[in-house]
Formats: sequence, C-alpha cells, structure tokens
Amino acid sequence: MVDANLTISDRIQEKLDGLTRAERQLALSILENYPASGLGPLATLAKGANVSVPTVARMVQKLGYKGYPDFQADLRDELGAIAKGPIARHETWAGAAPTEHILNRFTEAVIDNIRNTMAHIDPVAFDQACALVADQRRHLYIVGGRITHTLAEYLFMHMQVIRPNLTHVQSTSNTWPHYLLNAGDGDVFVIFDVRRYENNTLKLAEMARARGAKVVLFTDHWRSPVHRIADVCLTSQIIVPSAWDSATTTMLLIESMISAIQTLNWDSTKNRMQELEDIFDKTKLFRKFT
Amino acid sequence: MVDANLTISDRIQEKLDGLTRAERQLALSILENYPASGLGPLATLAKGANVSVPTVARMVQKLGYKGYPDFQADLRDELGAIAKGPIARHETWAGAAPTEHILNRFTEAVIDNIRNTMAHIDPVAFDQACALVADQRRHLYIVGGRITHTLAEYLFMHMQVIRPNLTHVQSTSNTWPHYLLNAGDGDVFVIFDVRRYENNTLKLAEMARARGAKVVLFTDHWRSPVHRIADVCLTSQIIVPSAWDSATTTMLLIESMISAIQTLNWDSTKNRMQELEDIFDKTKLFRKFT
DNA sequence: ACAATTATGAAAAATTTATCACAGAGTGCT
DNA sequence: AGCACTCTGTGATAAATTTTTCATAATTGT
Repeated sequence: MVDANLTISDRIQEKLDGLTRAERQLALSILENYPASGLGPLATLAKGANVSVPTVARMVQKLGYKGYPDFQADLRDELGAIAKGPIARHETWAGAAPTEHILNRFTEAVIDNIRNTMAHIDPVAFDQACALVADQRRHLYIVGGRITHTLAEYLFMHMQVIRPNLTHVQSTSNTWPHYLLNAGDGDVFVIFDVRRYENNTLKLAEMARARGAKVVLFTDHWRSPVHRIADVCLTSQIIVPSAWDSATTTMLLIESMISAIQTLNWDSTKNRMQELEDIFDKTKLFRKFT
Repeated sequence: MVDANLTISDRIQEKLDGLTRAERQLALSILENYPASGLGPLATLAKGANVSVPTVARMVQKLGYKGYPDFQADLRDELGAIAKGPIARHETWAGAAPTEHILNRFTEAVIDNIRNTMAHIDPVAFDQACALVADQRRHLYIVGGRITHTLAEYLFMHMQVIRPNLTHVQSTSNTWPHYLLNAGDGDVFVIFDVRRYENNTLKLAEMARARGAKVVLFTDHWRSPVHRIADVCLTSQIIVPSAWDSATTTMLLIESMISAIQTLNWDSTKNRMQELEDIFDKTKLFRKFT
C-alpha cells in the first residue's frame, strides 16, 4: 500500500513513461476498464491485455506494490472510498475539468450529434452505399470540397489500400472536368458536401449522374442540394459550440464505412495490406512498434 | 453468472428473507460497503461480517452462483457497466439496425474511446496547448505524417482563418528540412504522430526542439516517442473493430481546440472570418445558404 | 423436554492463483 | 555484422484461496 490523495489511475498514468512496451499495454488495458479489470485474477487481467502473467507482477512492483494482491487491496480501498463519498454522477466527460470547460461542452455536443445521426440513419442505405463503394468493377471517384476535402482524402487513403481503381477529385480545383472525361456508366462518385454547399460540387454531381454514374452523398442534416440526384444520401448532425461545424460525426460514418467495406473485401484487402507492410519494411519508413 | 437488468445489490435485498441469521448478517455486511467488500478474498469478507468461511460460500450459492469466484466476476461486470456510464451503455445506436451491425459496433467503440480519452485528459495541458497555438507572436507549424496529414490539414485550414503566421508541413515529404531553416526560438510545432510512428516525425520534432521551439503533440494512447520531448502531449484512444485505428477521437480534440482558440482570439478571428466571407462573395465560389 | 432438523464453524482437501527462475527473442550499440 | 543488453513469455514451484467434509450447536415441532 502506498500514499493516499492520488488515485491509482493517476499513479499509473504518471509512471507510464517508466514502463516498457508490454507493461504500458497492460497499464492502458487497466485504465480502459478501470477499476473493474484490476480486481479480477492476475491471469485474467494478463489475458485481457495480451501480455504474460509475470508482466503483470512486474508492473505492479514498479508501481510500488509488494505484489498483485497488495495492488488489489489498494484498488478496493479506493473503490470503497469513492462509494462512500457523494456519488458524483458522470455529467462531465473530462472529469478533472468543470462542466463549463470547452472540452466538456464540446464533447457533449458531439455525443449528441452522434446519437442523433445514428437515430436517423437508414442502415439499408448505409449498406447500399458500402456495396457500391466496395464494388471493384466500378471506378470509384471520391470528391471533396473546400472544407470536406480532408475527409474525402481520409476516405481515399483507406480505400486505396482496400481496392484499386479509384481517384480523388477536388471539386474546388479546376481540373475536375478532366476526370469526368473518363467517368461513365456504372462508376461511383462519393461526394462530400456540407454547409456552405458548393456550386462546383453540385455541377460535378449532375454531370456524373448524366453520364450514368451512381452518386453516394455525405452531407449534413440540412442536406446539400446534391441529395436530390444522389442514389444514396448519408447525413450527419454537425452542431457544436463553435463558429464552425463539426466533422467528427461524418468522420465516424466514414470510418464505419471503411470498416464495413474492409470486411466485404477482406480477402483482397488482407493481401493488399500485407503488400503495403512489405513495402514499408523495405523502405524502413517507420519505426518498429515500441 | 445470472440474469442482467438487476443489480446484485437488488438481488441480495430480494433474497434477504430467505436467508438464515448468519447469512443475513453477512448480506448486510456486503451491502454496507458495496461492492468493494465483495471483491476481496472470501475469508476477509467472512471475518468482516463475523461469520464463518463456509457461510459465505453457501450464501452465494443461494444467490444462484456456482461459487464465490463466479459471484465476484458478476460484481466486476456490474462495476464495469456502471463505470461506463449511462451513455456508453447504450446498446444500439442505429436504432433501426441490429446490435451487431457495424454501425452500432463501431459507434459503441468510438463512444468508448471518447469516454476514455476525456477521462484521462489533463485539462491544464489542453489549455496550455491552446494558449501556445493561439499565440500569434509564435510562428505555428502544423506537422502531419502519412495517415495523420489529413488531420493536420484540417487543423491547418481552420487555424488559417483564426490567425496568420502558420505553415503546414508534411513529415513524409522530403521538403520539411527547408521549413526548419526558418523555425526558431519561441515558435510552436503541432505534431501529429499515431501508430505506426514515423521516424521522420521524430527527427523533425527533435530538431524543432533543438532550435528552441515548443512542441505540442497529438498521439494515441500508446504514445509516439515524440512525447518524450514534447512540451504538451494530448493522447486519444483509437481502438475500433477495424484493421485500422480511428481518427474520430483525435478529430474531436482538434475541433475542441479550434473552438477554444477561436474564443481566445475572438476579436481577430471575427474580423478575419468576415473578410473571408467577403472574398467568397466576390468570387461567388459558393451558393448562398439555402 | 426430547428428538429431528437445520444452521454453523473448524479443519482438511482441492483447486485456483501468484511468484520465481530461466531461456529465448528482439533492440540497440560498437 | 556481432555482441551485450533489456524485455518478454514459458514452465515449475510455492502460496493463497475456495470448496468440501464432518462434528457441534442452535432451532423447531411434537
């Protein structure tokens, strides 16, 4: 047992730097489901963090405990102390900051956006969109606007790993008409368009449609005019306490889509990822995971 | 393990009448310091309630458990569910889709990431980071890597509106040494580095630091090696059911930061936004809001 | 008040759980 | 490229905790 006035969670975070890879992996696993996971048997904890049993024993010693049971005893004490005090209901997200701190206000707004977006989304439409984007026979065009081009790029980057035959187009660039030259029947356009909707984007969507391409639209819940011609429309709520709109919810939809498509195309994705790994290994662009 | 939707505390109270004297004595003792006392060794619990060891074993069996460890496991599960809070416990987000639909699974993971990130963030560090990035006397460099360059760009785009005197650098590009030439004392580097940590990014950070610049790091909770030299380190949890990591939580932090800085610099931001509007109006790049 | 029944606790047996010592793998350094 | 280093996991050993057994005490019904 060690000093008080400092939760074990704090202590772990503090010592995080002094820990080795496996130990840190373990420490984070403990914090992830704190404190419940630390109150179970050592072996269970080790398994949950994908580390070996002695790693746990070593880490708790580094934290200053005599052994795992000692650590558990302290955890239980802490739990007991919390339970006795006024049960502060989790109204705040960043626990250490007041409710009015921007982190809490912003996070609350984003959670609300997510809840609303998910409540109104049509899973069938989402699945359709995924199927279209996953279909390797169709050339895939990903289109972003002024603000949304970063989102478009994020999707593009991941789709590049999953499948061939795709292009990133920026509607704000004046080169996009050139891309349309090659687009045709059965191709797919994923278009991002949120407030302030862009005229260029609408034009591009119309022309793509005229050429017989499918259109998947990511927009906010006021809906870009593109939605009238889109085959599938995915809307997100984007309201936050800021002068700008939030892209977080849209990002969540994009990542869900990537995850879904990766599953649909898993065989080819797996191979392509492996190849990518090999290339990175050869170029030694990245450090080994530490 | 038994049915859900009923806390163990409830179940004990319910069965209280069916228990014998010693067992009731024990039950009340458990409830007195719930749930901490039930998570310790059986013998300790027995001693605390002044009953014998087998009494405990018998009572948990009456409650429907196979044995004491089984009882403890259920207690821990309950504890885990409480800690996650009512919002995270949401089972389905996309109401129209089944729980196993990727939208629900993914969203749940992201909410969990957000909760964890916010639980462990240091608001003081966050405020410091905001102050550094907001300070217009310092030149601001925003650095992204292979995956993170979209996030970096997103921040860059917004900061461009808020303040002058900033540069977007890509650590994967081989032009970054040129940017460092101009960097010096008192400048600020916002660096994004998540798994697979990039050697280039680390080098860049080191050199920036050597030149007397401040370093603000956005990373995942395994922490990029850059964190050792960073002045402020903001970590996000990024685990999702996918072959890739999630950028959504990091996006949330970035947007919170933008919102915070916009408030700090509100006078200048307001003017700059107005100017931007005027320019857009002139170029007629965007449709009027409909 | 006595017998039958049930509850309780002490102690031993069985099982689970934690600790220790050692060897292999991976890293970084010269 | 080779050596020394640290870190990590496997298997063996020791410790602890839980379960079971059984004898005794308390309780209830007649």
